[in-house]
Amino acid sequence: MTGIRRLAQQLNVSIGTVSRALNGKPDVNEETRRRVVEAAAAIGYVPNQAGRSLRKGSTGVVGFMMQTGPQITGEGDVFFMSVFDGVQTVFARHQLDLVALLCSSEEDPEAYMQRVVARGFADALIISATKRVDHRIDFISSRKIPFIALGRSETDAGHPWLDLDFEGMAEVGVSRLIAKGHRRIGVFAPRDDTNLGFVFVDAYRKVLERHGIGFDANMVFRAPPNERGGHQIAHAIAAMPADRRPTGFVLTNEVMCVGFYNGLHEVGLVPGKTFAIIGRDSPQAHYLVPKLTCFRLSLRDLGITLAESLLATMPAYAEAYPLGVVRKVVPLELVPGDSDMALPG
Amino acid sequence: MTGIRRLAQQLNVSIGTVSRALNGKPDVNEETRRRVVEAAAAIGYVPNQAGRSLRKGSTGVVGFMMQTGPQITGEGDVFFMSVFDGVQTVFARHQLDLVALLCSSEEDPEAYMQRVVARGFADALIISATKRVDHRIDFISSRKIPFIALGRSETDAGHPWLDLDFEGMAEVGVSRLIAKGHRRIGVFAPRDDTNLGFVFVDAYRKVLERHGIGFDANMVFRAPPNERGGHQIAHAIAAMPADRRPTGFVLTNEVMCVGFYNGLHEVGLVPGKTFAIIGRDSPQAHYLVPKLTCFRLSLRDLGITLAESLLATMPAYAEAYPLGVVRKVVPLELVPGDSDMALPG
DNA sequence: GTGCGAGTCGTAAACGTTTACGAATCCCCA
DNA sequence: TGGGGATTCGTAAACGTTTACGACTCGCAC
Repeated sequence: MTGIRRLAQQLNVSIGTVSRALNGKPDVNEETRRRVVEAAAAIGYVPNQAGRSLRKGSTGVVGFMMQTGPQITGEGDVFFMSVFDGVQTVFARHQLDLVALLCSSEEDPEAYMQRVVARGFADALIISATKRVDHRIDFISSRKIPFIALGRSETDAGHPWLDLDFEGMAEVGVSRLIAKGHRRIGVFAPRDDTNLGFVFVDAYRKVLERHGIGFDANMVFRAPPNERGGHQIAHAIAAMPADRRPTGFVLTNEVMCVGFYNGLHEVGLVPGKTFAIIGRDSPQAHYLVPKLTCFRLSLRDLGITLAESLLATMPAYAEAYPLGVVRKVVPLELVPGDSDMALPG
Repeated sequence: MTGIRRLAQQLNVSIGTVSRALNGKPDVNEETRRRVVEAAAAIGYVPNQAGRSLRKGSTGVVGFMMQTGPQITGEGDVFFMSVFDGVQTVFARHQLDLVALLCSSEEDPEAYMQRVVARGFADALIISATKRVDHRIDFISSRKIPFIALGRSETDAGHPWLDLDFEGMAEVGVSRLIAKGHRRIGVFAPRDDTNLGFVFVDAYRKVLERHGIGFDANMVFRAPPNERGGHQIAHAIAAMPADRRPTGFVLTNEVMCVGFYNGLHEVGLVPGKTFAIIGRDSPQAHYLVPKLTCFRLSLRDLGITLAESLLATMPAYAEAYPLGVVRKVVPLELVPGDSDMALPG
């Protein structure tokens, strides 16, 4: 005997009434509803997802697409976990569930996405780690399934996205170092084709030009966006002649500064003394000495905004979130520390 | 016009034939199958998941349950991502999909699991971060849904589990330090009720006793299992009188040693010189100086074993994986580095 | 007494797929 | 020629739910 049918029989009502009672439909007696809800809780009945979503044509789940594999994302688990948490507090209000869709490193991300949407696995998607040109965006928007990207891309389907304010970080960070007397200012950028590197380096270049400082490609250091990358760069810098090294750095990655600090220590260069460093806040960076001057944002709030912006594009929820198509950068706050000393002289 | 019906009409065959062709059933003409497969690819038809799983009673997805939230897991994203990757290479052979089920920090994990299984969201589950007594295990095994735990628990439902060989790490690590002349050997353990702390500390105690060294509760350092925790412990140790400090440490967490190294440096104590340290291998720990003597295992292989052990308990796949109920620890290999010097004298 | 609206509930169709069953065709051999 | 097996395919039921529709009761006003 199937779930809802058993419950109905036990209560001597029809399955229609049970369904209506459980789904909060208006045309059911409050006393009946109470009995149904109690009985359902008693036997632990929960509507079968397959039956429900077959009938309704929607699944009640939103997928967050991620790549798995040994390569490091650059944003630690803390990043995603905190964002997830924010997303879920919004979704919980609407009985939506968030699941992470894990695309294995052996599968093509686009093919994977194709499977996911064609199958009707999720009602909407969140994609991250956007590439500079990202075919996933073309595909997903051609399929008319609601989605939002965490990270800009040059592939523009008029779709909603959210991104960190890399321009702002370049603007504030570089200006600050310039004001403190620095002229050779280095930045870190990922070597791969994720979009953020381009955005940030572009903004960096503009700020320099505005201050009449020429752009020098040697001041852009490329390495994998993880702690090891920061460590590598430290050693690369140590290998440069001292008078051609940058005197200050701005980096936007959460964990690279940890490796950078470590690497510098190894070669006898000292953060906040030999070099000024402005980085990104993170739990790992918290205990660095000297205290890192860093950009901070609430990841949970980011998740909340992400969720609300996504709901705004889903017909069933749009009226509750009249935000239109959200495409915006979220600002970060500069938290002064002791790592960005002024240049003596 | 529905998916399969449209395809059938277009090809002038029945929907039954289409379904059989796509599912590799034997009773369909090879020529017909070819036509169907081609046409399906052409219009991008993929069977609707809801319809399919309603009929079949299974979903083809396996859920990996995780908690989200700002708290750090102790195992970085690299840990999970690599394990996922291993799991998926096995699942791919059977058209199974892995998704991460994200239990928000605001929801009770047991209630969440209840929802997931009652809804029929996944065919099987992988649970991690097992508590010493874990009600999820009682519940899930009462529901007869296949699952495996990554991490032992005292809650024993005769269920399959996989765990790291904490006894082995205690045995090998502590013996090694003793052989190198150390007598006051410290270990790190999480403060919370995850199971691994108990297992490891128990084994640690036994090894000491076997070598005639008394157990001293002050040698067990408790802190959150993340980098900050390692950092905290470094400062706690600096605050101890030098002659009562441990002279060597064994720690099983992937990232705590990074914070530990950093913290020690801050207070002028030097890893591999003042203290012998044996830790866990991880990308973050790779560039530590002096090179960390550490326990290593292949996370991808761990994922593969995890997946195969789970399949062994699923009726539909059991015959291909005749492993029985897998309950075992996976060994780690000790990779000598320069951080575990012998005690002079 | 009749009619009407509000409140409550049962009936049955529909969602898209898989699969048991049986029918049709063809080939081969007695 | 007829029968039987193999091959291929169509038909229709089933999976568990939601919801449009209509039926019924009750109270009240006319």
